[in-house]
Amino acid sequence: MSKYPFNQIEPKWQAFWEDDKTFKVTEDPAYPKDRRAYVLDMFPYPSGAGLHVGHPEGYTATDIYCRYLTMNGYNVLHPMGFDSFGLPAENYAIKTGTHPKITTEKNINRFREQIKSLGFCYDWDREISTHSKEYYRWTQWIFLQLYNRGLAYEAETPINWCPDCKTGLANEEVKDGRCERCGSQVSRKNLRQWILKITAYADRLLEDLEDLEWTDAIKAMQKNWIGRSEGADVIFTIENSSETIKVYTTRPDTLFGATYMVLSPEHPLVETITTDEQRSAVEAYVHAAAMKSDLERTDLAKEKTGVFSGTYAINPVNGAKIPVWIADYVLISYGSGAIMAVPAHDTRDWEFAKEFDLPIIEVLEGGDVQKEAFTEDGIHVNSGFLDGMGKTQAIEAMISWLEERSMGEKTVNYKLRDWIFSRQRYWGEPIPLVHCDTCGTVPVPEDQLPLELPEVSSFTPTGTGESPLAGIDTWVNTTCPVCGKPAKRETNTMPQWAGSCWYYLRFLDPKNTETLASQEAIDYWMPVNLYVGGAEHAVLHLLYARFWHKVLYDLGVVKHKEPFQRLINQGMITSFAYQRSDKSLVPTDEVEETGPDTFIEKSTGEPLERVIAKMSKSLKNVINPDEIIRDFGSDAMRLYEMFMGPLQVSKPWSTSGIAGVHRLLDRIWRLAEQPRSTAEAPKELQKVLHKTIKKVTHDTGLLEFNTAIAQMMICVNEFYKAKEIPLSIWEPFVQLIAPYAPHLAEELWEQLGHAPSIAKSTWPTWDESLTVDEEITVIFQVNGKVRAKVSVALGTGKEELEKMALEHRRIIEWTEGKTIRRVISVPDKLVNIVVSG
RNA sequence: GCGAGAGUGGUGAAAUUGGCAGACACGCUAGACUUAGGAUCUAGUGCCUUAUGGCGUAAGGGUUCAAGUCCCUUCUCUCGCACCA
Repeated sequence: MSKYPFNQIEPKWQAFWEDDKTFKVTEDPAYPKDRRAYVLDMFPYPSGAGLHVGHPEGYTATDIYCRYLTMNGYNVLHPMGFDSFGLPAENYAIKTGTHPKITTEKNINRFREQIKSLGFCYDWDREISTHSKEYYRWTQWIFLQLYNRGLAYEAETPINWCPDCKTGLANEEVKDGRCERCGSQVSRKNLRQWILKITAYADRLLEDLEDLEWTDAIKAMQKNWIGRSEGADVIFTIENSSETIKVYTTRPDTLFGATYMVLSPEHPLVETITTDEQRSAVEAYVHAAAMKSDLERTDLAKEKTGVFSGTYAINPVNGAKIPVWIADYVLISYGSGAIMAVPAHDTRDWEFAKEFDLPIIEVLEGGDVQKEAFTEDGIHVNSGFLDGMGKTQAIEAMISWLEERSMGEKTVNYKLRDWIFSRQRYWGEPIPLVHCDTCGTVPVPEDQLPLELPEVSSFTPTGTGESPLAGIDTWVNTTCPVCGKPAKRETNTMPQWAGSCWYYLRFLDPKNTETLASQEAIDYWMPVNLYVGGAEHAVLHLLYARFWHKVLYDLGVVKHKEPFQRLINQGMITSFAYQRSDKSLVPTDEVEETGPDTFIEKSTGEPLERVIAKMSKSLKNVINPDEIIRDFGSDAMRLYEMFMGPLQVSKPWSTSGIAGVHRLLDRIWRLAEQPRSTAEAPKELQKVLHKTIKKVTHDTGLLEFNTAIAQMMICVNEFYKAKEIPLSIWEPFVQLIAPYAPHLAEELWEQLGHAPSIAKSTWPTWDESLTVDEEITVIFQVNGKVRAKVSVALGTGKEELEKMALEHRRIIEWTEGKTIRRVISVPDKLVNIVVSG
């Protein structure tokens, strides 16, 4: 057993920090703006499963960074809270009859305890939970501001419906046609909805990404999700009708090649323009399309289907008569739900034209349009006034031509849809609106907020599209705040994303009863300097929160356009799994290691390959942080998660790896048992210390914790070679490890006779002259191959090095009888001699 | 299909501006020591080779005195989007 008594040290210092309120932070005006830092973790949903090894990864990273900043003289805001409304607690309530508030608060207590057991420097006085009424009062208040600005509207619209969760979902919550949460196939259902007009902010959400310090990957995901495209609306007239069809196209230059049109089956004109001969076929097709789920519609992507409406439209540019088809490859939700089809230059239209034998007319040269669609740039042909032009020029020319004749105009379209904001469930913020027969929809007056979630006897969703709240007559029936007549409350609740849209603001001033956060607190801390969390929120939470923030900006509540200046996504912690030759996976407890990196399945003896997989219950490869902390201590846990590799990449957990960092802590502990002298330290020890201070300072600032830890290991290895470590070396070293292994560092700091806390001590500085070696190794190469290594004084001149190389015995051997063509001499690095013959 | 990222020992990984590939750690091997522990300490450990030496950063090509790093082609994997006109 190791000597290092982490199980005594760690609880001791956690209790100290708690009683001492060591990490309480205030808006101290003595710190100038550039000495304040707001470092935020994505707060967790307090699930029944407790903390996962993935949570401490990001939390440890920010904790180290915050402690480092504090020691460097920053005032650091580092809060933690809980995203505590949501479906899992409610589903559990349905199963067991336990109120979600009870299970949620129990889970929060467990989470808080687990988080505290890792020794993080959160200011717990600022803890918030989104389900508390003091918090959701302001979530509701923000909703009312959105409503008052016309950014929340009610509509009867087909939405994504999850039959298992019995609620509507936002587009962002649907993955591959399935519910992101439970995996059930999502169907479409017509429901009365509250919708937020996020599309009104599409351009700003796109433009303001520019100045953010986020990874290009996340920016790209948001850009793709917003999906801005420039093109033109074109108006087509219909033969023998006064109706017109408006289409959106990004390629107005190909208008001469439009040989047919397509309406989405849901398009309002379908009924009007269908001819009597085609009516039964069209109705059957429209009905069949409505029956298909989104998944089926996309799954059948290879086979294009459609039906002719019987009607013809007139191509505005050349008067050509072209058939109008109905097909479900055109989506009602994008553009105008109708397209002009240019099979020669669009892959989808080409496939459809081949399927139904429609004409393909080439209007850009460069491909063979009978064989496949040509979608690249080329010279226009068969295109009247566009002939001879390239794509860009032709697009402009066509738009002008259309605009002059009022047949179309330049337009911008987005893939982003408005945000379906209501959920037909219980455990969420009630939407603070009242429906009055006389006054219509009326907001609950702000001074009556929070509109509290009532007690219910059954949490079971009705499944009819009404929330369980609809069944509570005493709550639903109210009076209209305007006219005082009987009225009914809105019974939908808000989605889980609502609470997390603005929690970073509440942390600034969590107890304020007058406003969501005081102006002073907002001005003191905002924006968030560093935000760390999982990449799974790349579009959902991060897009929604940015949207709300911009609304608050327009209201004058915040003064920065963006909430999160810098964003880092930590990589996932994966686990090893074992794979049979047929690629099926074997649970870890049925695997035996028979040699280095060779594994067999116990029951069959079949050889297995070790692969990397997500942790999952079924593979029995889930790591429980509580057990790791029990066996190795939280300092070891923190250190290991940071030592595994770069923060941003995903990496597999290996329990033997944690033994390595535990050994480091044990070695440090044993060094501490040495007597400490005040004698001047030998030069070699000074040098290793100063190199370590430099490297750890640099790497910690860049969140490159793995290499900082490696340097501390090198330093400890050097310490073991020395007879003794004088105080002047030991003390700064203890400070260097403080952000990484805070419990051990506090204990050692106390041993050194200092009053706690080391977290408030000043970060050590290094002497640059002690970080460079006077003697360095220079390599001599012949034709780029290393042939000799010599030790020379730092800064030895180019010519001198060259001379040394040419006179070196080994170099002479390699160059003898050959012609020296060239000599490259780089001081402090190398000499390369190029020879031939 | 489109977009983004990645591919380095048995394993996790290092490698400012192109300049000794594999730091540090796990694992393994040998030795020492012992309070037989989840010890500890020391040394070794990319591959081939008897040393000299040769080969090595997914594959192939290029630029360069010099390439893990820059350029081109290809392959594989991960993530995101996916009939968005």
